[in-house]
Amino acid sequence: MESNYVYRNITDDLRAAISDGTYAPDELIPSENTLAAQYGTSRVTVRKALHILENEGLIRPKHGKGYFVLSPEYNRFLLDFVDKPASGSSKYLEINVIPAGEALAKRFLTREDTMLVVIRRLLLEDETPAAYDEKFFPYVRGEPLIERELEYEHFPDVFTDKYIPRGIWTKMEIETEKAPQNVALVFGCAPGETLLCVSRTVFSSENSPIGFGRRWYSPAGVLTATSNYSQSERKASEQRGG
Amino acid sequence: MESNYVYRNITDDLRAAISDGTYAPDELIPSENTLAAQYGTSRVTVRKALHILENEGLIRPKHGKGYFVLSPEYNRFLLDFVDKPASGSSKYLEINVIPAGEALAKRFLTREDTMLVVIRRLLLEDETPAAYDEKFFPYVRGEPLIERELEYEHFPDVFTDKYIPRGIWTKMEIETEKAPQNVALVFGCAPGETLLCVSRTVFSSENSPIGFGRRWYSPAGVLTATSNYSQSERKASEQRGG
DNA sequence: AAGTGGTCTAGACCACTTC
DNA sequence: AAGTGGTCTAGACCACTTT
Repeated sequence: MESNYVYRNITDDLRAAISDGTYAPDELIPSENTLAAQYGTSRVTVRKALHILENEGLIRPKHGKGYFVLSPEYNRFLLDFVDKPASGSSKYLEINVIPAGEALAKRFLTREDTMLVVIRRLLLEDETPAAYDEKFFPYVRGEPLIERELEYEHFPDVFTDKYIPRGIWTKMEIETEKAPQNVALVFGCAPGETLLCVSRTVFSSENSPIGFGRRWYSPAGVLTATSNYSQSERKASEQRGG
Repeated sequence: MESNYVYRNITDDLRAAISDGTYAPDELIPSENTLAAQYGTSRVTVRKALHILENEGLIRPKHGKGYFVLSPEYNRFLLDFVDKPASGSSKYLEINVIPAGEALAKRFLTREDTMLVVIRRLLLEDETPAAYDEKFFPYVRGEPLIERELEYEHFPDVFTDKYIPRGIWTKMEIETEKAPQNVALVFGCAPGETLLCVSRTVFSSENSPIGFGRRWYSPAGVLTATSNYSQSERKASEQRGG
């Protein structure tokens, strides 16, 4: 039960005490000095332990006061949206360069004659269509902007390898939408049938839109998400051998 | 530009260097000792800086090797699913205790005569129905299990205040479903119309199901999620004054 | 003034990896 | 053997909060 590592004992004890209500939300846990004395260790080691609990979302330090116990976060979910599914395959329907046109020009805040790359794909599970996916992004030769963001395959002509965008982020909207004719055709359902649809807008670190995608799921399609993302994070990184 | 804190300078410099490709994914950044010498500081301070970057998902240490630069995570999204919306109100349609019945008994892995609490609510935005929500969970007097999990109002008869469950987690399924009659009635649409539906199963820390909920959204309903959850986390905690 | 967390030092020993 | 990260010490000074 007892770990060889002092900090491990501290985190385990405090985690249990918080879990069983010994320290309730908004209460203070013992101070760094108290814990250091209690465990016969240095403040540095105590702080290491407390940092871990802070990252787990259990406590938060307040300068000059102490460490407060936090209430559990219940409404944050981790959604795993893979561009290219691990299981199943994908089939390209179209890769093209087109002028933006009115609707997309609005999304990208550019002119209607801006050239966009369009990629349309069919995602398959067990040989049957699972989702119809399309993406648009500005065609800028040599600028690799969103290749990695959307985890495209490699287009050596368009993208360089060295620069990997960081700070890019995506906003996702999940809603129902009536299937356009080409989508309905793929799923073998009636045009106008209501499908699960996920729209994504990719933003640069300066918050300007640099990519847009939409994905329609087959009538049987499901998206899953899990809560306790900090916990699942911790477990995942342990599995990766962090 | 220069910070008063050594660790801050290190994180800022490395973050920039990783961002501009000086250190590419799968490459090693300079070792702790190298950085300590470079910045004329102690290893402890360097480690503090590197821990921060690790938490941001930029690097990962490998014992005996060094710190590797990670590729950006693009397929993890943070979905904010609030049980009770901040804006708008909610109206209780039904609070009851019922026997589980066949379908729910299966979900909870219990007998069909197990008593369940059922809560049905209508979520309103601007006075118009936005979502129809129902939840089921075992009725156990004095056990507060999922009150907080689902952020119910307080039922002092059922729940105690002291014990706050930790380690509980929720699995969410987002799909389209045909509206049952009572739901369709609420939205003023035809029964059988396809709606956005979110099902949630709440699990105990021992991974047994302890709650189930379903929410139908009005035809205009949208769920949103954002990527770079680690970054948004960081920003959020800064805003909270962490 | 006393207690709290925030930053920082200059060492130490250990475990893992590579040569 | 040499370099790497992982754990740990016994101090120090500073900034914030409360009495």
